[in-house]
Amino acid sequence: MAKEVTKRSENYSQWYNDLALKADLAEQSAVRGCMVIKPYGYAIWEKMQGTLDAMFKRTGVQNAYFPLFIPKSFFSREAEHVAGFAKECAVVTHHRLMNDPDGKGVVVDPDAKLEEELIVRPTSETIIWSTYKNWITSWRDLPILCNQWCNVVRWEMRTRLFLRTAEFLWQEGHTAHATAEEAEAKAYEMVQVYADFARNVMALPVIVGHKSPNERFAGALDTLTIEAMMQDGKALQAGTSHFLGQNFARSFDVQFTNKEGKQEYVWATSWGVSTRLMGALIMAHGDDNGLVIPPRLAPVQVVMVPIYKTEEERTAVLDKLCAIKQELEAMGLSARVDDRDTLRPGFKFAEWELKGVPVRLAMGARDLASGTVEVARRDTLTKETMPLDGIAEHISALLDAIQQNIYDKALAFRDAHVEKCDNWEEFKAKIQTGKFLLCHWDGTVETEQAIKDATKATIRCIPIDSYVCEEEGTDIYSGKPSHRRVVFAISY
RNA sequence: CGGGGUGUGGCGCAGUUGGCUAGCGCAUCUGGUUUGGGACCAGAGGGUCGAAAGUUCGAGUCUUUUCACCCCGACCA
Repeated sequence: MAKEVTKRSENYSQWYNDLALKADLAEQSAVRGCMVIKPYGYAIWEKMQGTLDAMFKRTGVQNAYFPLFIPKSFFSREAEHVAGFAKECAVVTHHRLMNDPDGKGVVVDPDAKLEEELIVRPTSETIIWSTYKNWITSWRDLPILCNQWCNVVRWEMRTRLFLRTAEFLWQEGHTAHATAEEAEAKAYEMVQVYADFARNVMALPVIVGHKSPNERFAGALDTLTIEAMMQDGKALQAGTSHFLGQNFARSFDVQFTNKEGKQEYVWATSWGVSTRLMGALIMAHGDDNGLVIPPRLAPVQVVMVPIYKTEEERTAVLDKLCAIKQELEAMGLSARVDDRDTLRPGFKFAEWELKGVPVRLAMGARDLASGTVEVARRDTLTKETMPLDGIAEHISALLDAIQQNIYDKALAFRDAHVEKCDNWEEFKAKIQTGKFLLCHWDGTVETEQAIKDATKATIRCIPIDSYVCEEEGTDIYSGKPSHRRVVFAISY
C-alpha cells in the first residue's frame, strides 16, 4: 500500500492529481470526463454542504429541487445564456432501447425519438424561471429564495478531477425580487457568505470582486466572484454570485403586480459553488506529504494510533484512547481510533498524513507508563509528548490554532505573490511565474481580450474588499487612462 | 477538430534488429517472525500483450484497419 506522491515542486499538476487519487478523494470513472467521488472525498464534500447549507438558511434561503431535464425550447429563450452554454450540452433525443435486430446488444429504438429534445441541465436558470412564472403574481409573492443541491453536466473538452469534470455536484441558488436594489443586495450578500465560508471554514484567503464584462456569467448584468490563489500562483474561481437583472424574467415572462398595481418584471440573482472547492482544498493547502485539511472541514479531526506488542498492551492503550475519544466527542469534536490490527503504526502515520487529518495521537507502552500521549499536528508536521491530564482541552485549542495557522500560511503565500505592475514587458514576464498582478485597466473588452491573447492572463476580478486600489493611472496595455487597478492572473 | 503520445496480470512498467515456457516492481493470498515513521523472509495465485485482419515455420515485436485513453491547443465552474 505504499503510496508515493509526486513532489509538489517538481510537477504541480501531477502532484495535484496524485493527491486527489491517493488521498482517496476521487478517481476517474469509466465514463469519459466523469469522476467517482470516493467515501473519504464525499465526507469532506458533505461537510462543505452541511456548513454552507446552514449559512444559506440563516439568510432565509430554502432548499428545493428542479428537474434534471430542460426542454430545448426553454433553453433557447435567453440569447446570451444559450450562446454561453450551447457548445457543452448533453442532449437526450430518445427514450427507449431495443434489442439489436442484427445480433447482440441493444441499440437506440429509432421509433422512440422525442418530439422535443431534452437538455441535461448545465445550470438551471431556465427551468427554474419557467417554474417561477407560476409562483409569482403579486409583490406579496416576493422574494423567492430557493437553493438546490444537485448535479449538472457540461460537456467539457478537457477535464481534470474536481476542477473540471463533465458532471459535477454543486448548489445553485436562484432568487426573485421586486426591486433591482434588493436583488443586487442579495447577490452581494451571497458572495459574502461564500467569502466567509472560504476564509473561516476552508482557511482559504479569497479576493471578493466583480467580474469584468468578458468573464461574466452568460445572461448576467453583474457577476461577483471569490478568487483564490493556488500554490502555483494560479487563480481559481471558487464561487460566483450573479445579478441577473430582468433578463430571465423577460425571457420567461415573469411579471408581478407591484404595490401601485402595475405589472413589472421580476429581478433575479443566481449563485453557486461546486465540488471544485475540493480542488481548491487540495491545491491551496496540500504539501509533499499529502492533503492538509483545515480542522473545521475535516471529517475526522483527531485520529489515534495505538502502539502495542502484546494483547495486554493493546487492550490498555485502546481503553485509554477510547476514553479520550469520548471526551473529544463530548466537546463536539470528531475523533477516530485506528484499531486496525493488520497495519503497523508507521504505515498508519503516513496514511493519515496523506489524508490530511489535522491532529494525530499516538500512544504506546512508554506513554502508558508515564501517563502521556504523543500529539502530532499535520500543518507543521511537528509532534510533542503531552500529559494525559487535560488533553481534550489542549486538543480543542490546538485545532483552533491549526485552523488559524493554515489560513495565515495561505494568506502569507498569497500576499507574497501579489504585486503591482505598471510595465507591459514586466507584466508578460511576471504573469507566467505565478503571480496576481494588480494593474490598471482601461475598462474595455478589447484591451482585456488583447491581454488574454498575448499572455493567457485574464482579469480575475475588480476587487471590492481586499487589494482595492482606486487611483488614477494608465492601462498596462493600451496606455489609456484608468481609475483603478484590477487583478490579473493565469487561472484554472 | 488540429499537433504529439500511449495501450502488456488490479496498478506502474520492461520486453533489443520477429525466436523457444511473456518478465519485473507494487498490490493480493498462505505461513512465520515483527509492530514508537510506509516491515522482513519463504511460498502461491493472477496475462487470449486494446481489437480485427494480414505477412511468416514462428508476431508483444512487422504491415493495414479500427477503438480507447493521455498530454498540448480551441472551450470552460
